[in-house]
Amino acid sequence: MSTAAETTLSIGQVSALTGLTTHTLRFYEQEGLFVAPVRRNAAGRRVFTTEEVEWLKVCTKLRSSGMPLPEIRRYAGLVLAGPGNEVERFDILRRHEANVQQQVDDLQEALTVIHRKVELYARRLDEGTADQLWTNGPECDPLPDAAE
Amino acid sequence: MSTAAETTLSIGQVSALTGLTTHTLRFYEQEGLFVAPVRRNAAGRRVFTTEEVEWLKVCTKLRSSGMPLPEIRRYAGLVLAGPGNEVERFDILRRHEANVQQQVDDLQEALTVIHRKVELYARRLDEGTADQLWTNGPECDPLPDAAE
DNA sequence: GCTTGACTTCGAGTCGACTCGAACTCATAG
DNA sequence: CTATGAGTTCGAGTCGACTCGAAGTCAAGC
Repeated sequence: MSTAAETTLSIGQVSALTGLTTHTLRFYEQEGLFVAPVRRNAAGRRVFTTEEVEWLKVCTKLRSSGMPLPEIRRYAGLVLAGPGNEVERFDILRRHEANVQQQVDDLQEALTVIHRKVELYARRLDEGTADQLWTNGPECDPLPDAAE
Repeated sequence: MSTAAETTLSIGQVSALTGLTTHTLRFYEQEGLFVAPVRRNAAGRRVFTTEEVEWLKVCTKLRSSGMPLPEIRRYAGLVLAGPGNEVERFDILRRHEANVQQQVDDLQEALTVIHRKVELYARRLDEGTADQLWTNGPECDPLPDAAE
């Protein structure tokens, strides 16, 4: 049922749409990252749908935010298993959300340190006193004991 | 001559202070990440100062924010070479700052996608309609064509 | 009929940043 | 005087996520 106009896509087209190489797409299939078995045509070639492309876009976000392949596999496996395990899926997502938030916080902290040094250099270069940097310690710019 | 009370630290103490293993500290020396040659005592053992510990703390921030070792080596080399190259150092820092900001932005975007899914699951689980998720597409929660 | 190019499978190689283990030396405490 | 434990050097191994290459298949265009 549903719309009969199910556009089918070759691996090359999916590659173009997602930015993942064909090598990577095959690798992902092999790693069990798809939420449904990848179909083949008469000639044994992979046939994808736009839904699979959407899922791959989500995957890409999960990956780029540091979710390991085994965890994505687990999530995909739950979806594949069908309704009834939504709480588990929810849990994976919430955990990952917290994880990403932590990453952002850590990066922000590093950014603060880096930004302070950038500012210091900018000021000293402007004043013409930059050559006095690092005369005694890390660029004369001790970390104010960041709360860690 | 500065303060004569220059505390000297063993590699084990530095490890405890920085959280880097002794293996890693030796590795870092070998990779040329120090801003001054690491000194040795009569017995040939490494002797560190608190300044080196401060630098290592900066290093740790650079690393955790994704600066590759070769780039840190380059920066350390400039400091080691002494005054006169502050503009180059400044450049490295500014570039890295921009890079980290980009990472934060990318993570925030992924976070948005993930958060939307978390919210969706929370709502559906609450409503008791979670079993209708993923009936047609990636969890019935199409990405609203995020500006990429 | 032949070439082209996208596809197939498989296994091996790469990369960065550690991480580990083995075999050794050395200074101090009991 | 020996045992302990921290240090030394060196080279090899690990890990995750690709990435690549080889050898072969297949459908369409000339």
